[in-house]
Amino acid sequence: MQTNQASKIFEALSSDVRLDIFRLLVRYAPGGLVQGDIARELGIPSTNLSFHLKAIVHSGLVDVEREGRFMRYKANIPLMLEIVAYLTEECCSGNPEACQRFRDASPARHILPRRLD
Amino acid sequence: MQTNQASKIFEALSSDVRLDIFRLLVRYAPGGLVQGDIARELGIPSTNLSFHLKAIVHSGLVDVEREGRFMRYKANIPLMLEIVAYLTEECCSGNPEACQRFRDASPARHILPRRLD
DNA sequence: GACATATATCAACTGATGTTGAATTATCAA
DNA sequence: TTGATAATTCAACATCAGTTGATATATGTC
Repeated sequence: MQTNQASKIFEALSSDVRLDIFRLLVRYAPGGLVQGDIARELGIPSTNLSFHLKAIVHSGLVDVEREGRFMRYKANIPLMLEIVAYLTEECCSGNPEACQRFRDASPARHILPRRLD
Repeated sequence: MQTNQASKIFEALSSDVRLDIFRLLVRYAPGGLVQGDIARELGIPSTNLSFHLKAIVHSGLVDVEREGRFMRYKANIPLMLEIVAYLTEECCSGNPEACQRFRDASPARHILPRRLD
């Protein structure tokens, strides 16, 4: 992963609308959702939804495919995992005890990386 | 974590410059770095660095404290962990096998969440 | 082919972001 | 208190992002 790709991915997650969309698709992975489902679920007008979906797809975080007259969107889970790894890379370099303490103290403990590194 | 706070955090990571800064500070956690160190390490002019540091601090992802005439910046690792949890929450809801497969297939396997939830 | 539905594109506007150089403030050291 | 260094603020500019309504395209159904 390169800084430039990573920052584009974070940019895709930097609007409320797109973050809601992405998290919805994460929940519905691996099957994905059709655009109309997303619109209904989140109450976003179709014009605006098209705009934001295009942005997320462009970042690579979401994939699309046509399905008749519907467009099906699926979260790119492998890329999501990669970017988590990229962000946490070499955390507390040379001080694994400090790093372990951070994880132990987190309320999200149970879903955190085994190591951050 | 609320969508709005989360999207602001991702916005803080959505520029190359800020992402480089943050990852540098993650590496140097928990001690942090002084602004001049960051400037030297990344080659960013001081005016611009001030601008971006202010933005990251405002997001909560980084903390500052004065240290004589220096400003020391430290990555907020607990918040970083929280946002990773937020992003991956309820991944593949109702299909834990699919989720496990994603993790097993990832080249970043060793640093990924135990479960994505 | 004609119609209905799903989605995309376009134009327009508003407001925010990133960068730079010059000037300013704050702190330490002599 | 003077000078040196660290960091911030300011003004100016260029660029880009988000939203909306109107219009266009694509696909399935009759």
